[in-house]
Order: sequence, then C-alpha cells, then structure tokens
Amino acid sequence: MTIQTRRERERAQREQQIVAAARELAETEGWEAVTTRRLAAEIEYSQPVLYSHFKGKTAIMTAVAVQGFEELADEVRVARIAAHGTREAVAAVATAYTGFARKRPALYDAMFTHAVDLPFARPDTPVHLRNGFDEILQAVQPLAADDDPGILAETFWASLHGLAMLERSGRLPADLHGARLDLLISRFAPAAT
Amino acid sequence: MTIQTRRERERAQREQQIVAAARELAETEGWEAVTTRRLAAEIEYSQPVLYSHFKGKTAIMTAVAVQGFEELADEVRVARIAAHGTREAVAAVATAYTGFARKRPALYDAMFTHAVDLPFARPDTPVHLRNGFDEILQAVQPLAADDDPGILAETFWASLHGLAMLERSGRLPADLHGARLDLLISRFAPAAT
DNA sequence: GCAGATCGGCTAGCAGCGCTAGGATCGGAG
DNA sequence: CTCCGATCCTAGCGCTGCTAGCCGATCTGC
Repeated sequence: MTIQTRRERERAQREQQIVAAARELAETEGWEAVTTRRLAAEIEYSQPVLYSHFKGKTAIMTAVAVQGFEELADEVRVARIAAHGTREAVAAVATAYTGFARKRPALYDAMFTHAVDLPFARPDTPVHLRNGFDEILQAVQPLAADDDPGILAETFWASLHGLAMLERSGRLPADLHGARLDLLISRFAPAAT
Repeated sequence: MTIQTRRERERAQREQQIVAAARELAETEGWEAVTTRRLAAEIEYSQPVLYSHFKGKTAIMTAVAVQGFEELADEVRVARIAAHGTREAVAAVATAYTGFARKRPALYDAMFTHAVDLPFARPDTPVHLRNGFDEILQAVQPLAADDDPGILAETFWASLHGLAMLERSGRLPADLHGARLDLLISRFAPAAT
C-alpha cells in the first residue's frame, strides 16, 4: 500500500519534471530545441520513459500549455482586481495579457500556436482554459451596452491576441505597443467610464 | 544566346512549379505533409534540385507566403473599392480579410505563423508586404480623429488577425464570426459614418 | 523461502526528416 | 574530337518522433 503510493507519488513527480523541463528548455532555447532525447537527458531517464507518461511529444507541449493558461489567468486576475473603475480594469487586463505574451513568448506559443486541439469554445471546456477568458469577460462586461457581453469579450480577447502575435513576430514595431493598446482601449471603453 | 534564355525561362518555370506544388500540397494536406521529398516527386525532379532554387525549405514556404500577401492585398483592395462610405469600406475590408484567412488557412499560416523573418515594419519593407496593410490604412484613415492613422490601422489589423487566428484554431465558435465582426466595426466606426 | 507472474526501464532500431557531398551525363567551345 | 562546365542524380549524414523486445527487480501464491 504505502509502497504503491510512494511509487505513484514519484511517478507524478517525474511527470511534473518532464513538463517543467520542456517548459524551461522552450523558454531558454525555443521549442525547436525541445526534442524527446533532450528531454529524456534532462530528467535523467531514457527516452521511452516519456511515452509511459505522455502519448507523444505534442501531449507534453499541451501539458505545458495548460500550465500557461493557469498562469495567464492568474496574472490577469491580479491585475484586474487591483484596478479601480471599468476603464482601468480593462486597461489593466489588456496590459497584463499582452505583457504575459511578451514575457513568456514560448509559453504563449505553446498555448496558441501549437496546442491546437485543446477543447475550447465547447460546453466541456475545462475551467483552466475558461478562467483567462472569464477575466476578460469580467473586465469588459460593463462596456457591453446593447451587445452580448460574451461576443464583446471574445472580440476584445482576439484584439489582444492579434496585437501580441503581430508584435512578437516583428510585424508591428514594438515601441508603439503602448500607443496601440491605448487606442484599442479608447475604442472599447470610450472617454470617462 | 537563345539557348541560354530558354534555359533561364525553364528554370524560372520550374521555380514557380516548386512554389505552386508547395502551396497546393499545403492547402490540400497541410504544411506537415510538405516535405522536400514530396515536393521533389511532385515536380518530377530529384530532391537536391530544390536547393539550387531555394536556400532551404523555409525559403520555399516564404515564397508561398509572399504569393499569399499579394493575393490578400488584391482581395482586400477589390472589396474596399467596391464599397461606398467609410463604414462600409471598413466592413468590406474586415470581411474580405477574415474571409481570406478562413478560405486559405494554410496560406494564411505560411504568411503569419511560419515565415517569421520577412522584413516587416521596417523602412525596407517590400511593397508586396505593405500593400495589404495599406488597404487597411486607407479604409480606417477617416476614423482616426485625434489618433495616428498608422497606429489605428495597426490596431485594427491586429484585431482582424486575432479573430482569424482564434476562430481558425477553434478557440472561438465559428458561427458567431459575423457578430464579432459587427461588434468590432461598431467600436472602430461608431454609428452612422 | 522460493517459483512464477508482472511491471518498469533500458538498448537498439525503424522510418522519415532537411540537407549535402561527389560522381555521372550531357551539351557547347576550341 | 576532345575538353570543359553546367546540370542533375544517387547515396548518405545526422537528426527527428516513436516502438519493439529484452532484462532485471519487485510482488504474489504456495
């Protein structure tokens, strides 16, 4: 009994090690440096061990992405709660969101460019994946007026995501990030609100 | 002389063949199916021939992406010119842009997810890459008010890109695309303009 | 306490990838 | 006719994700 629980604990630990190693490697050297051999060396086990934990490499990347969604939601929540007033909350959320994307590009990539088959926009969407969206929803809800708050949140989210992506790939000059954010907020939360 | 020109012509043709084959393969089976071997078989030459035309596989993908930028700019231009009034032009541009992304997902991916090292947002950005942006700029310019039109166009572009990407990966329900687009336009081009 | 089943992790290898070295072949020039 | 240069191919390198099959350690039943 105890032996078995110890084994399960060790196994769970190792699984976390794998995810952590993948994340760290991706964040320091980019996802193209994350190979199953490299990962195996990092956790000091042989390569096939990875496959007793995950179905494949993409499953490992998905696990990293899920971590990312949790952290992103946390950071956005903290920023939103600290802000006073609707417009400030929206601005705080926007800044936190794009800041996260800029601060952790590899993680953000795992979440939005790679792990494509996560169950989003479905009734069974796990809470971890919904939380980030809910933060945006909370922030922009007062601005909905006649519009559906959900649609509004989706659209605002998409705008933030688009900014993050285009800036990250150098398609938009990075130094004007603040100006773009200001403009976006001015269009969604006009004047004094 | 004539022989040499014939050779050059054939060579240019073959180069176009390669790009066309890469694009078609990507659009029908996805980019993961586009391998240099597959490509070589498609043009009925051996694999190393590809490398006498392009520096590597990514260069081929970049060539496909450039084609995409030209076509996207064309489609957006046609839509914008056909529209009357500022708001209608903005709506037309938005619909054409997101429609292109939905109609040609592989091509759009090559343009924005893969070919990362295209010279954007720099003084020497080639016209092909600027044209699409300029169409957006033309459309939204009248809405700038006190804001910089360039910043406005960048932000609007980012919103469209974000919508396209999130919808494509199933992170936003596809059937509400129109509602999101309407809302976005209502925020950038309010009421009767 | 010991034989047999079970499980966990390893070594080795497969098919496929992007890319390249080196040789054959073929056309034009002297 | 011979040589030379360009063109294209075969073969192969080092890497990838992934898997088959073995082997030792541990757990189970007698």
